[in-house]
This record gives sequence, structure tokens and C-alpha cells, in this order.
Amino acid sequence: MTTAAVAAADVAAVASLLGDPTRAAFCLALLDGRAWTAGELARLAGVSPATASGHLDRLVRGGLLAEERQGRHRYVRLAGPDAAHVVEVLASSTRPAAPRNSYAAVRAGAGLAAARTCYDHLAGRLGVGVLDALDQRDYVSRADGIAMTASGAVWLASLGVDVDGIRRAHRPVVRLCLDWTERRSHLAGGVGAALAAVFFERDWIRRADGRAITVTDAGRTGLQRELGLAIG
Amino acid sequence: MTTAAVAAADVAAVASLLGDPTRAAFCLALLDGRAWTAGELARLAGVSPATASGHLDRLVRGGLLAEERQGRHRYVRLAGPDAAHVVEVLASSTRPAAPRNSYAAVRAGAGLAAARTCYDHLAGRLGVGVLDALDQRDYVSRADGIAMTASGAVWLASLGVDVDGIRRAHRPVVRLCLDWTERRSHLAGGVGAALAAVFFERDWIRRADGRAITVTDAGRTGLQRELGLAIG
DNA sequence: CGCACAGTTCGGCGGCGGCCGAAGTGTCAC
DNA sequence: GTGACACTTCGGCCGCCGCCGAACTGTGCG
Repeated sequence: MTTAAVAAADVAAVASLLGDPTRAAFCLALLDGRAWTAGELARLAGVSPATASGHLDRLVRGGLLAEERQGRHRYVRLAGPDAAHVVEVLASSTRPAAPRNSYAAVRAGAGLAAARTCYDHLAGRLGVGVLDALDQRDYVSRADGIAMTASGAVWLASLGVDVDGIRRAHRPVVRLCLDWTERRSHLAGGVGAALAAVFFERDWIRRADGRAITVTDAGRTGLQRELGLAIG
Repeated sequence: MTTAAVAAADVAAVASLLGDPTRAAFCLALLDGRAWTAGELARLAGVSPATASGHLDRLVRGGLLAEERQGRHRYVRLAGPDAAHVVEVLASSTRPAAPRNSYAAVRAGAGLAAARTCYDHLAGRLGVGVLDALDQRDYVSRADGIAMTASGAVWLASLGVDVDGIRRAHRPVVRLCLDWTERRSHLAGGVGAALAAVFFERDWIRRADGRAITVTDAGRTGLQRELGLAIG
């Protein structure tokens, strides 16, 4: 019981970080994987800079966020894949049955719904499209669950991805992540992150305003060639 | 921003349920998948019945717990796989590197470490062993990620499991769940639950005191035959 | 019926925590 | 240097929430 009590306190400590609407709003915004400034987050959540500052202290101290100070700016981002995962799970647990193509999608705007980042991987129609394409080419097996296939590993290596490095990392190699706008899963985990990184590196995708991303002409060609994926 | 604010409030509502040490203790206890009475939980967490009653109200109202009244008892259990998953993720996020074979394992006692339930599936050495065996027999593919194979589906069907039913359910077919005592993953998701159910049904395993389970002689034989799994 | 027991309701206490405005610190631009 | 700006610190206000004991409801048992 002593050990149970200790564990409960630890769980409560993390949960209570996300148990405040303002802090939850911060973390949801940070789910896009970018670093935000304290002021941006304050404006987003509708609180004063003073209030935001305090919240950020707690989130950083609690290990959920990492910060970087640059000049007069305080940049803050999710501390890592684990932290992102916690936020993700909590967020998706609260939207069990939002009607498709409504509200979220409309408000999100065409750009966000088309392609965006979700922490360190791809989301939106692009994200689910990539996963579908990987499945179709048998690079992942997702009839029941999700796993990378041998041919998938070969293909990733051909793109220059360090597959063994991903396997050694303390992180699931592949994982499903529920897409807000599409209501279907996209690819997360080490491979999801690596894929997004490769796409950025090759300039197949670029950050647009906010968390949206756009597919470049090179991206259209590349995605068509590598994955048979046609981007509207 | 309006929609973002709404979402943040929802996330915060769920998180704050687990953001209290007493409620967190309740939910961790309930992770064993059984129904507990209000009094048991109160004693476990070291609070008065009055306090526990209030907490249970909130947890039920928040959708994390389901309750069943029987006579003068209030039985309460995790509302479903989603709720269990949230608790699981939060719990495993707080124990990043507990030294193996220490504390938790010792305190847990030989029984718990050997075999127990984790929500609706198997955990402990038995749980981890089953997953290893499934992997070895190629019933699941878990080189990178986790997915059920075609031969795995056939095998499950031969045990009388309704595989198509599992596939249709709103729940991951297979999922990994980090084992507290073993520090390795065991099998969760629809298949993990079905497997545990089959084992109970065939009387291969039985509930012992608390959340621990014991393997019967029939279980030893069956596990050896079906999975080549030798139980110490 | 009377007692024991599980759980609930109520009232009240105490503290934590979120919020702000105002003042202060440090950075950048000119 | 001067002013704009990003953020922090401080003080104080307010409300919520966790806790309990005591009284109450309802069930089970003899």
C-alpha cells in the first residue's frame, strides 16, 4: 500500500498538470511538435502573461515540457515522445464520437485538415494517406494491429532512414495515432517521426502558417513515385 | 480557438479526475479489471467512506468508472478499455526506469509477479511469457510493432475465439501494455482480453487472493500444448 | 424487531491554486 | 541612452476542492 500510494501520487502529479484547462490548452497546441513562445500560448488560451508564466513553470518542472530560452523569448515544447503520447491519449479519449466532417474539420480550415504535423509525425489527410499507402505496398502490416514489415524496413533504409537506430530507441517503432480531423489513424512512433523528417529534409513538405504543412511539387512527385500516393 | 478551448476543457476534465492522489489510487487499483466496493477503495487509499463516496461520484459522472449497486454495496469498475488505457498510459509514463527486480517486484509478492490480470488481459511473467510464445509461433508479428498474423487468427479461432467480432469492435485488436513487474510488454487489446477470457473459461487460470492468479494443472498442460509454454 | 454494517448527505474547515495588475528584469532595436 | 517588448515576480483576491465527523438511509441478519 505504501508503494501503491507513492505510485498514485506520481500519477496524480502528472494528471493534475493536464487537469487545468489552461495547461491542457497549452499542451494541445504543443501537440503540433513545434516550439511556442510563452506569449503565443498565453494569447491562445486567453490568459495573462503572468498566468502563463506560472503554468509553464509547473509544466516544465513536471517534466511534460522542455524549454529553451532565446533572448527575451521563452520557447517551450513537449518534452518528448512519452509526453506527447500522454497528451494524445488523453485528448483522443475525450472525443469518442465527434461527427465527421463537421465543426473541427471546418474550423480547422482546409489547410489543417489536408496536412499538418502531430507532434513529430504527419497528420491530416496526408498522414492517413501515407499510412494507407504504406499498408497497400506492404511496408507495414495493419490488418490487425500495426507492425513494420521486412520490406518496409528495406524501403525505409533506401530513403536513408537509420532503421536499426529506430529499433534501438526507447520508443515504439510504429504506433497508431488517432487523427482529429480524419477520424482514422495515421502513423506515429519512431518510423512516423523518421518519415516526416525525411519528407521535410527532401523539401517534399514545408511548414505553412501555424501547424499546417503544404506539399511541394517535389513532394507530389516523390510521394507518387515512392508510395503511389496522389495528392489532391 | 473556441473549439480549441472546448477541447482543452474536456481534456482537463478527464485529467483532473486522475489529478487527485486518492482518485488516482482508486483507478490504479481498479486496473486489475475487477469490481471493487467503495469501502475497499476507501481503506486502500486511507480516506473516510464519506470522502471515497464523493470521489466515486465524480469518477462515475466523468465516465471513467462504471458502477453497479448490489444491496448495500456499491461496486465500481473501470468503465471500459478506453478508460483503462488512459490510466495505463498515465501510470506507465510516471515510472520511466524503476530498477528491475526490486521494490515493486518484492512488495508485489511472488504471486503477483508470477501472474495477474491487468484490466482484462494477462500480466506478470505469465503475460509476458504468453506474448513471447505467440511471437515465437508466429501468431503475432512483433519484430517492429505488434500485429496479429493470419496464422494467429486461425489459431484463435481454433480456441473458439470470435476473431471477426474482435475486429469489428471499437478497440485495437492487439496492443502492447508495459508490465510493471517485468518491465517488458505483455499483450493487451481485444485479443489479449479474449485470450484471458478463454483461459479462465477453460479453468487454465483462476483468481487467487487479490489480483493475483494461479495456473491450474489443466493450464500447465494446455499452455504447454497450445503454446509450448512451460510454467515454472 | 433490533442491531450491524455499507454507503450517502450535510456542514464546515482549511488550503491550494488560478487569476490578475503592477512593478521589476533582461533583451533587442534604433 | 531610450523606448518597446517578452517575460517574471510579487501580492492579494477568490473560489474550488479535499477532508472529516456526525447524522441519515437503506440493506442484511438473526
